[in-house]
Amino acid sequence: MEIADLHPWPEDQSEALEIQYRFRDEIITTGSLNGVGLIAGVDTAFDHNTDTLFASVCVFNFPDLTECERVSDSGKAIFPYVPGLHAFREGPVILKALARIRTRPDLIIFAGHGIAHPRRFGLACHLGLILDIPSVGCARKRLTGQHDEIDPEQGANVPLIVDNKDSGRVYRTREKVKPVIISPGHRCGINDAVNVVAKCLQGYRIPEPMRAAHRLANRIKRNNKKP
DNA sequence: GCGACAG
DNA sequence: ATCTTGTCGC
Repeated sequence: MEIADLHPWPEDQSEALEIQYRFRDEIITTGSLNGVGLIAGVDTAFDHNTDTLFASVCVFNFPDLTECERVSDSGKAIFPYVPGLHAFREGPVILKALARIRTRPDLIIFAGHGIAHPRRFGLACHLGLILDIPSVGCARKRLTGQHDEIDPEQGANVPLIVDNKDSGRVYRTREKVKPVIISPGHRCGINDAVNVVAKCLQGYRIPEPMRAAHRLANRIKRNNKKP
């Protein structure tokens, strides 16, 4: 898949912030997800012994959820872990992996946040904008924002408010299991984001494409360890 | 100063 | 994210 260079990747944190402020207004949180036939799940694994990041992409047919392609790539972790600047640590290696897939997905689910972010420009927004592909952020933990308590049953969800704005949903994917946080990345609204994730559930907490990518990334990491 | 803090 | 086995609860 062809990937354009929206901007060079900084090694400096203040430059990273500038980039987020510079592109945040280009995020479109509307769009129709009708006709989505290919969904990619993306996740990474990290080996702190070699300081290496492993990124995996698993492409699934939708809505039947059969896997049709999987790719991975790796790279040294350069940028430090800074909450709110995640795209700058994982973005480069994720794009390397995405460049390897044959077919352009109609939507991508990223392990991280979209607009549920201090500057409304989380990893899902950032990479969705670079790729110009509808994207959704599905995080396992809250980064910012407030929300009410959520009922224990599967499917229960409440709005996540960031700076007085409805920015996503805290969504219970499994009964009595810690909810995930879903927010739009790019070219997608809150309802569509939630609906897509809900339709990708297969009995586990994490939507299938992302779960497959998570397991693949960890497998690649394991296979790359020195005996 | 203190607590919070995606992966 | 990762370090890590068994264990308690559904």
